[in-house]
Amino acid sequence: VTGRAPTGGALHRPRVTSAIREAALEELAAQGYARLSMDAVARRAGVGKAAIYRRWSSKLTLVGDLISDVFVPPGATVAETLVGDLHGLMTSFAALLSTPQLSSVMADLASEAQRSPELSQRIEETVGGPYRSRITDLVDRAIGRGELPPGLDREAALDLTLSSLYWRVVVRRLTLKPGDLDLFAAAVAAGLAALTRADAPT
Amino acid sequence: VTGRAPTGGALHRPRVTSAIREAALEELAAQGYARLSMDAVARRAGVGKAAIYRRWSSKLTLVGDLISDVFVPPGATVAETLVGDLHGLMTSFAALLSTPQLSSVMADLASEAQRSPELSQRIEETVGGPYRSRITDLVDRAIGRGELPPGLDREAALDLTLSSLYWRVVVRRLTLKPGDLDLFAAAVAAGLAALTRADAPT
Amino acid sequence: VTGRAPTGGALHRPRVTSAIREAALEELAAQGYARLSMDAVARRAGVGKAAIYRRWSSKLTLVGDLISDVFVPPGATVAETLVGDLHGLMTSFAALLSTPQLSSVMADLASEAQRSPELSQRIEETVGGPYRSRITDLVDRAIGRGELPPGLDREAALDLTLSSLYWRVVVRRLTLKPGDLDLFAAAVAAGLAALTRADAPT
Amino acid sequence: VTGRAPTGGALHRPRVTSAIREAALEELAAQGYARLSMDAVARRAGVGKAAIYRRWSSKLTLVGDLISDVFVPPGATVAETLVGDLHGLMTSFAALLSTPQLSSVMADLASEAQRSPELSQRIEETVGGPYRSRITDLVDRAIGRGELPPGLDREAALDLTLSSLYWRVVVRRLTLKPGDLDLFAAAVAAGLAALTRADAPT
DNA sequence: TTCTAATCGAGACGGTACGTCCCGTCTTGCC
DNA sequence: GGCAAGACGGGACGTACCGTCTCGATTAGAA
Repeated sequence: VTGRAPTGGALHRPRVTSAIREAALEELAAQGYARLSMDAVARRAGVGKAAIYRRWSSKLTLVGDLISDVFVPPGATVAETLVGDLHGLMTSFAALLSTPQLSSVMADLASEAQRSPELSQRIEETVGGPYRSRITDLVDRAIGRGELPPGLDREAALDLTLSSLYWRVVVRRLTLKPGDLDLFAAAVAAGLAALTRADAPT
Repeated sequence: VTGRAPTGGALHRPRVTSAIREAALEELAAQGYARLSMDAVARRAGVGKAAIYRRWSSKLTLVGDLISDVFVPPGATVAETLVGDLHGLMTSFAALLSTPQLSSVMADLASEAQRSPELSQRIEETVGGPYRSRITDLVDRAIGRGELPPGLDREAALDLTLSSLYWRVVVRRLTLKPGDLDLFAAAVAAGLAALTRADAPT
Repeated sequence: VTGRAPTGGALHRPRVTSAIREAALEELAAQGYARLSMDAVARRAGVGKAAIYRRWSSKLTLVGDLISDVFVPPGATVAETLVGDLHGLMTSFAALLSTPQLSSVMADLASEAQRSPELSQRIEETVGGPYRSRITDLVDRAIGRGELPPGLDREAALDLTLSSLYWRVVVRRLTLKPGDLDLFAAAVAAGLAALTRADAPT
Repeated sequence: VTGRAPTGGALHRPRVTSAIREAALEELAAQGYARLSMDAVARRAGVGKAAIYRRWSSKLTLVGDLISDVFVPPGATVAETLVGDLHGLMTSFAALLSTPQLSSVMADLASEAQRSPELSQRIEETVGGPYRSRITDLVDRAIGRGELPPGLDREAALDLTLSSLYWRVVVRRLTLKPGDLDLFAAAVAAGLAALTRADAPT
């Protein structure tokens, strides 16, 4: 009306945000991605649907955000041996796969990510990237130590390292028992050592 | 009007059944499981929706059935070496992952199977079982030949053998290049050889 | 699938249609147009919302239809005098204004019709037209009998004839008492007789 | 800190009040009552929604207020003849009906007033009352002059006098042409003269 | 001048209704 | 009985307003 300076409006209220996040995580764990309903989240959080859509443009981005929230990136590789580094990284990944809210959702996410570049990129940035760079570090250090051949196929190494754990937990839906990580770490170390293309220079 | 005896009704007409199967596969490949709509399948098949539900109790069981339909079980392991057997089995699995209608649906199925014991069992019977028994065969033969230690952890072997391919294709959504199978077969063979628990008898 | 002849699909089920109509009339009378909610109609009728929208494209067309439904067109003018004809027509209009379900909705409709050509036309066809042609008949017959001057302004006659009743019932929200129709009929007859433009031929 | 008495804060700022009024009138004319959105008014006025609700308790009371604002009450009846007085009053009413911001809102208000005693009373006080007392004056003066019978039904006179104009403009949504007021004034004068109950004393 | 309290713009909030879409079932009339 | 067509009840979707509430940042009137 007058020449008053604009003072800025309201921000999203943190208590509401966290109420939604909490409710969504509970619904997600209970129903899975496909059966998760925004109405149910709103109801459980005691919140209007609009409050959710003001923060996340869709079910997908909401769930995408929950992951970053719960996810703890793997620590740096610091052991003195390849097997030690592998064991550390796999421990971190196994913890991720076993997070109660996430274990039942990993497969849902892999499924949805196929059709949502947005979600796909989100997961890549949050989860995929950090793990990939740890694997690369770990391989480089092992090559430096002479534990792995310099000609190792780095792309294949990315597929070999964590896939057995994923298969056990997500695809076969079994649990990891004590000692399994030792076993897998040893096997992956041996596998990596063999991961050189026949035609590659030694 | 006459005293004619009731003669019983018709059976499901085969042409209708196969029209539905065809249409469903096309929709599945194009839309994925989540976005596949039964109305669309019926429309594409030129069929009433009731005709579908007369044959399958839900979207899930329909799709579950399509897999058995398309799926070709892996042949017996016949090579003279562990690497040879592995290469054969992985070739078969890679073909499965690359079936145009299935590649984009694998993750959807893994996701849905979590919450549907019916679907889960179906996949287990059709896909999981055959592959598992091939892996067991292959390991046994290799142990017999002395290529693998007798104390090898068979459960872990099931996780190690095909998971790298799955990770590459389904999780990372990349393609397999020529030579990759050789690489993975060699690595998995080396990994299997290391798959013995420290406390197990040699 | 085959060359089977198309047999045509399902039609709207009459019981559902009438359940909706009934529920809508009740809601309309209770809440008025603006506060009438499609969800409430569906709930009261024991019907899915889609069943409503399959029949009517909007709240507006639904309500528009209810009017035609309830409305009974005025009978032909058959009395031997102008006052007699007027009394007959006004009786019919008074009955319309007093229909329990409609009395409280007339104003709503006048309001909505302003912004909806569709509804406007609907009301015109169903209600306005019939009344207008009765007024024209009535005026013509009175002119024939010598009760009204030939130069009478027909357009103004349309405004004069029923407006007092509308004003009493809809605008002032009062009721008609016995004898009121006699009074208004006499006054309108006298008014019509005076409805000649100064510059018109006698 | 000190025992100082509270001193009170600011009052509603006049510039804000008038900015809202202006914006609301524009929105009202453009959208009508039903489609008028408080958010839009606030936006157009460059004002927070709270500033509106601090002054008016609802959309309805805001709009009710706008009418008093725009409305100019009819002048006293001063002509020497019934037709002259009628013509004066009808001219004023015709002007009201043709006020650009109001013409399209009259029907909306009649509709809303049904369900809002608050709005109903507001309109009665501002518009209905003044017009009703002018009509009563006018009738009394005409009876005094001998132009109308003393036994005239005053209640019916209120319905007869202005209803034709309302019908033409609001119900039929047509415009008044020059000469129409002369025509209606003459007809209403004749009608009023006939507005005596048969059983009433002369 | 200083204090103080209501007002201000902005917009988030809980809630209700909108009109659309799909699921799995039901209904109709032909074959 | 099976069949094509498609209506059905139910329930979730994402959007638009309502009238209220929350946030700092102005205003002024009273001391």
